[in-house]
Amino acid sequence: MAQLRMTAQRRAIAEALDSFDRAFTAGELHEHARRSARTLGLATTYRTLELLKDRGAVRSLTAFGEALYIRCHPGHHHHLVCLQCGSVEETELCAAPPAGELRRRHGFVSESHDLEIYGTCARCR
Amino acid sequence: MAQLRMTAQRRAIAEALDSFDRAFTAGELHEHARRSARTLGLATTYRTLELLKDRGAVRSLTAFGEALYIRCHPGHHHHLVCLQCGSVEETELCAAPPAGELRRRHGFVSESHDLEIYGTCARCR
DNA sequence: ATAACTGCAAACGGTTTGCAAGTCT
DNA sequence: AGACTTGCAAACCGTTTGCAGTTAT
Repeated sequence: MAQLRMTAQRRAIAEALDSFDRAFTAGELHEHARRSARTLGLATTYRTLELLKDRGAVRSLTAFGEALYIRCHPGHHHHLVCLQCGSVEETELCAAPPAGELRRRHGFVSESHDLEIYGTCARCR
Repeated sequence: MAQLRMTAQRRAIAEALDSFDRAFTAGELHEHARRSARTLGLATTYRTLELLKDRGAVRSLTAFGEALYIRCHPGHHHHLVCLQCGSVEETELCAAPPAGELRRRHGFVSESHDLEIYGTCARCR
């Protein structure tokens, strides 16, 4: 795997990342990061998001038209996406059907799963 | 809601739909349906898929690059997607975190959720 | 020194749309 | 007759890529 380097652009993106407490698009991240790196290109933003995804620092939701990105902490977790304000919360609650049950009932060996829960967050209620 | 009409194109698409036992792209469906409706346009295929989605006859997976469509039966269910052969099976097994637990722990009121399970189907093992 | 990174602009590819012609009811 | 549908081609738009120049190590 290639050796990664720290650059002004990546610093700016990492910084911008922290300023979001909700899901964001690549464009929004780009615009925000540009405040500290004026010449930052959109392509670089996409390339960096890809790296962050590989590292598990970010996850993407593709259920809507444009891809939404979410800052992630390590470990298995799912997301509570507020349909009012777009905020995203992580939850360790996970109740995907147990592997044994899937195999018994369907002969299916599960490797991974995606669960996103949509609704209204505490603040918006 | 508009009054729908039965046309040769829609018949062809409905027919093609039945020939898939796996997830398919709009292009694949189009190509297949064209066997009985030679002049069928890709745009019409997309427009019809949209209708089918509204009716719950089809669901779409956007987790991969191109959208994949799945023939669906009514009622709440989730999908077992085989990563080897692309086949999709429905399962009524659903163990999303109970609404009460989500509200207690996160103050979150859930409206809906998406769960897709990826792995290997019985036939591919 | 040199492999990694960047910006730019063009290319890409799936999906959507406008419109004039055709078709179900 | 009149609303609904269709095919075509162009437009769309988010994302990716090629490349020549720049920068971190």
